[in-house]
Amino acid sequence: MEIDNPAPPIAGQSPVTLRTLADRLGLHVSTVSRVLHAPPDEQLRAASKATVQRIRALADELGYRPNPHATSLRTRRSNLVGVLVPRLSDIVLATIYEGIEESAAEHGLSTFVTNTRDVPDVQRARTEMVLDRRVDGMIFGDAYVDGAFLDRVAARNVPFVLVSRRAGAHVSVTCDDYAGGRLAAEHLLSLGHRSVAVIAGEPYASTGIDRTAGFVDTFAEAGIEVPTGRIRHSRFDARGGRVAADDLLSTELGGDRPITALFAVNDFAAIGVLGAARDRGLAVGSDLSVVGFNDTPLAAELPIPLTTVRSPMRQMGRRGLELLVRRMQGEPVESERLAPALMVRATTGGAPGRKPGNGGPKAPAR
Amino acid sequence: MEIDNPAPPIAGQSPVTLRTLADRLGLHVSTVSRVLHAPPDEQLRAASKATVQRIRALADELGYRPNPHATSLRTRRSNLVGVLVPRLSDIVLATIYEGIEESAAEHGLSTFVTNTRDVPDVQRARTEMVLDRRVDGMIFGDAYVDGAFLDRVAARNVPFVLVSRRAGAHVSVTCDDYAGGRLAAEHLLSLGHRSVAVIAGEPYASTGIDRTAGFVDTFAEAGIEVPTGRIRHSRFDARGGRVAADDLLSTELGGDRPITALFAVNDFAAIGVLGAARDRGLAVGSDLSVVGFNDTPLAAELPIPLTTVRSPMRQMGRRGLELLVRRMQGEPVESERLAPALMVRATTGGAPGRKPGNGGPKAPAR
DNA sequence: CTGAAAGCGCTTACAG
DNA sequence: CTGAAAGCGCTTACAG
Repeated sequence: MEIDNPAPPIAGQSPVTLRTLADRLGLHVSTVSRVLHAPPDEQLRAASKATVQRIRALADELGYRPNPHATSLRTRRSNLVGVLVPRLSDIVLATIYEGIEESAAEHGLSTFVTNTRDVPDVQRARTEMVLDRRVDGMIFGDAYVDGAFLDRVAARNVPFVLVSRRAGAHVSVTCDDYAGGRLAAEHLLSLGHRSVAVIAGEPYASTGIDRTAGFVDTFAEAGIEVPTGRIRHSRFDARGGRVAADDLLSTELGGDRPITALFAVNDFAAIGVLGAARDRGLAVGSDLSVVGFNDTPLAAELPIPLTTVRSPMRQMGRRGLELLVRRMQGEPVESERLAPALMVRATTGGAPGRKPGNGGPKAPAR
Repeated sequence: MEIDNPAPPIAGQSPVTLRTLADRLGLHVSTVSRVLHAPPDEQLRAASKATVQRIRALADELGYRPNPHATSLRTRRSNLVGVLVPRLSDIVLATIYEGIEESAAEHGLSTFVTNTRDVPDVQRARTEMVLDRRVDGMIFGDAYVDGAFLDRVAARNVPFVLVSRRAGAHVSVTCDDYAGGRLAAEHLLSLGHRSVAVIAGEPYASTGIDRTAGFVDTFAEAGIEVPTGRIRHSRFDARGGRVAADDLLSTELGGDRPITALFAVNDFAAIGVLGAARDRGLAVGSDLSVVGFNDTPLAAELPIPLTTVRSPMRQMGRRGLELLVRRMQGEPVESERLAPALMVRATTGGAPGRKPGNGGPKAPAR
């Protein structure tokens, strides 16, 4: 069904150029360009009122759209921003990117995004690809906390900012992850939990590192040490959470006091924890409390709604783009940390008594 | 920490042009262009062996990278593909896009993607934006089944293909959603379910329409009619699924036989169903069976692993891009439907006896 | 085997 | 108020 369609042509892809307009109007292309290019208030300086009107009328009629390649070539600005994320299929990054895109559209910028899967070689290759496209700036959502690679990017004078994860002294917009970890800890402490563990995410991501640190420090201030063996790295997805939780919940047979609460630095990992708990016959919210992070839309809709720390994902993206724009204009900008918020739901409850876990040897009171 | 860094400059963003190379080598830019542009096997025709070597050596040394804006302007090809999706924060679309991107990279194409939220005005505006960028082709993941808007795009001679959803006679790569609906129905029939309902997704999306049709037709063939009142449209997320399930599970108080199984055309909607079931004290897998669609990674990791119909999301994206490439080369291409697969897990079980549902009036045997 | 020319579509001082 | 020129960086027939 190739269509013969009387609808008005939607503009774009048209062969109408400045030359087309100029010729039809008996003007020079430079005049047309000046008029079409000037902001509305300056158009009077660009040409006579009558000329301006004629030009604009014809441009509208023919659906003139400037060729961005020609403009970019000439002006050396592409109005393009390149965005790197570990994976768009992670809803956290996808939501951050939606914020970036929204804000970019408001600034007349186009974005393009690419997945690096947190693989350094891919990060390098995609950065090259993005730079080859002559973007005006970049946003990295996949920073390794050491920042070595980003140091090299900075050396090339490409303006960029980080979102979601911080690294070295590079400008970043993150959630205040440390504060978020504290919120989770304070909540569990207030419920009487003393024997807890952390599913900490990937070791190279500041998100997991800072959330874990805030959590552990808060317990330490309450006089409770979270043993190293109870902090497990993991992938940032449900399977990663389940694997880590299986691990933590079975090694506790070794004699420690049983774990009564688990903090997962990511909602999806927390969902994996829920599965591991169920497999062991632990009732979530009573036998075992679980706290996640991010408050993804799923959290509130789970059969047992998930207690979690909300991070302003979309806002992080919006703000990251805004800082980038300021940076591209040469302004100095500083890193920002957006406030998290605790969302108490059904996966957390009072710490159970000191009964030992599911059939293991009795844990000695410490 | 602005870095003074002895690392070798990563290529890109460099001011090195063909002219730079030509001047340093005492050659004409056209010679340099020819050599750098020709495929390796044809370079002998482009210049002498020695010249070729000198050019390539210097290009490598200086990190020459062609300016894509100049190339696009001159060749009228941008090597850019524009992709429209409802929302990247839907893991289904994000995964399809990952497939598109992967395949595009293999074809030397860059993609850029934008969210339209299934809002027609936004679809139009974003299409314009993408076309203004002079893409060589487009992929739509947000088609309305009627295809009216796409007819107008087709009239402009932009090569495009659809993924995920079909529309009109436009070329698309979809899951065989009708077959997928049949798989879900056959599974439930084999378990003895006779009183079922469907959470059908948005009315404009072929995915939900076809999955529902396959399901309903299969029940009809078994002599069982699924009443219209038991087919509910919904958003494609957990909240949408919960709302629709709440609705279905409470109206059944009206006197019908109680629903023993629910088919949600999307895993996230199915998760919402799980929540609604729990709220009513229904045991999923015994009191109520639930089947989802897509087999997103979360499905297998849920506390009660979800029975669902797997759709080849990434593959759909890859294949969509491949068809687009063929289309851009002027080859005729046909729509494709990729095979779904049933994944039986724990949310489905034998139909319970004819006891009435949670406290409602007894349902008359039909 | 290599060079010279033309031109893709735009913008931007500079003249007048 | 408008025009003419130059040039952004590339590619592609065409000559020789």
